[in-house]
Amino acid sequence: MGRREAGKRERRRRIIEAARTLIRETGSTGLSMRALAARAGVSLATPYNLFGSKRAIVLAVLEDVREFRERFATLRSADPVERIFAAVDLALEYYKNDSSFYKTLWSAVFDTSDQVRAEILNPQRYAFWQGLIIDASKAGAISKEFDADMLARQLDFILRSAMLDWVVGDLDNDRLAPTVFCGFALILKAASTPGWRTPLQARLLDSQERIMASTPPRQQIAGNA
Amino acid sequence: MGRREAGKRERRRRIIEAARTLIRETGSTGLSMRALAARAGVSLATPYNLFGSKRAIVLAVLEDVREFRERFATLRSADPVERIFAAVDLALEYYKNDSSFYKTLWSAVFDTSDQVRAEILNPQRYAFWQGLIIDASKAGAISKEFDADMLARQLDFILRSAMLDWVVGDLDNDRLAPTVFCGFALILKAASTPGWRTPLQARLLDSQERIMASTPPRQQIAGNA
DNA sequence: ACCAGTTTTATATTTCATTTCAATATATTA
DNA sequence: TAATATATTGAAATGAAATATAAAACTGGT
Repeated sequence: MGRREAGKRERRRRIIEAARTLIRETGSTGLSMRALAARAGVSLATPYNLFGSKRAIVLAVLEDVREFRERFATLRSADPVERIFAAVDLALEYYKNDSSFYKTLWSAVFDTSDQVRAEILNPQRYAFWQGLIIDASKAGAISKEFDADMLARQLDFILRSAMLDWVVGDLDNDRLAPTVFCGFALILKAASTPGWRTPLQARLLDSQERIMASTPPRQQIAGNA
Repeated sequence: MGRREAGKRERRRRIIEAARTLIRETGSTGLSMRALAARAGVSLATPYNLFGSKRAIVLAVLEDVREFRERFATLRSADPVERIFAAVDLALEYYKNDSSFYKTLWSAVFDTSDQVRAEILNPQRYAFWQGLIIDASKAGAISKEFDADMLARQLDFILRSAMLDWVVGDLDNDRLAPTVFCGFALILKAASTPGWRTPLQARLLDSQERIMASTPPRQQIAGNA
C-alpha cells in the first residue's frame, strides 16, 4: 500500500539488478557493498536496511531468476517421473550455460554464517519437489507408504550436494547431470511401485554409464596432477 | 626429516589445539586469527604460513578428530549393510553430543570461498564409504552392476546435505539421524539385491516413522512462530 | 663455530562487511 | 496544510581477514 512501499520495492529491484550486473561483470570478486550501493544509486546503508546482509542480496538474485519456473511450466510430459528428470535437466542446463554466474549465486546457498537460508530458501524449493512427487504418487508411480515431504527432502539433498561439488569444482559440467540423475533414480526407484521400476533402473544404469564415460581413467589424472 | 620439520609439526599441532580449545570455549565467535595466534603462542602470520587460511585451520581440526575412526574400527557387525548404518549412527552421535563444537567445524565444510575443500576433505570421506560399499557388494548385498564410487558419492551427498541442514538449524537433533537413515536406506535399497531389500525397506519405514514422530503437527508450530 | 638459506616474528596496511547515528527528506494522516 | 511517522543518507567507526615487508631467529651442513 502507498508510495512508501512502492519506493522500497523500486530500491530493492535496483539493488538486485545492480547485484546481478556486478556478478556478471566481475564475478563475486567485484561484488562489494560499496560498488553495489553505488551501482544501484543508493547509500551504503540502504541495502542493509532492505535486505539485511550481502548474502541475502545474492540469494535474492537467485530467487529472482524466474526464467526457470516459467520455462518449466511449459514442460508437458505424460509421465510424472519423466517430468521430475526433465525439471532437473532444465535447471542444470541453465546453470551449465552460465556457470560462473550461477556458481557465485549457489555459493551463497552454502553460506552458514547467518539464518537467511532457512527462512527464504527452503520453503520454495521444497514445495516444488513435493508437488512433483505428489503428482507421481497420484499417478501410482510412487508407493503410498512414503511421505512426499521426506522424499522431496531427499531429492533436494542430492541436488544440493551435487551443486556444492559443482561450485567447488569437484564435479565438472559433464558429470553434473548424470550424477544428479543417478541419485534421483536411486531414490525414486526405491520409492516406486513395481511397474515403474524398470524405466528407473534403465535410467540409473544409463546415467552411471555417462558418468564413467566422462571420467578420464584415474592414471591419466594422477599423471597430470 | 630434521628439526625444522619437527618444529613446524609442533607449531601446526599447537595451532590446531588452540583452535579446538577456542571453538569449544567460545564457539566460532571467539575464533579470530589474533586470538588463535595468541593462544597458540605464535605470531599472527604463522597460521597463514602453515595453513593458508582460517578455514583450512578449522578443517584441520575436523580432520584431527580421530576418535570416530578409532571407535568405528571396534564396530563389528556380521551384516555389511548394518555396518553402514552403525557407522552413520556413531558419527551422528558424536555430532549430536557436542553440537555447538561440531556445528562450527561443519560450517567450514560448506564454505566455498577457497579451494581447500576439494583437496583435503574429499579423498578421505570417499574412501571410507567406498570401503563399506565394496564390503556390502562382496557379501552380495549390493548388485554388482552399480559402481561403488557412484554409490559412495550418493551416500555422502545425503549425509552432507543433512549436516548442512543441521548446522543451519533446519534439522534438529531428533530428526537428523532418521533423515539420514531414510536417505541411505532408499539408496541402498535401490542398489541392493533382492534378498536384502526387505530389511532395508523395514528400516526405511521405521526411520520415516521416527521423523514424523519427532515432528510436531504443523499447526502448533505455526501458532508458536 | 660460522655461513647460507628458511621460517617466524612484529608491525603496518589494505580491504571489506557491517553498524551506528544524527540529519534530512519523504510520505501518511488528521 | 501541519504534525507525525518512516526511510534514506552521509560519514565515520568497528572489527576481522588477509597481505606485505624487513628484521630476527633458527636450522642444516661445513
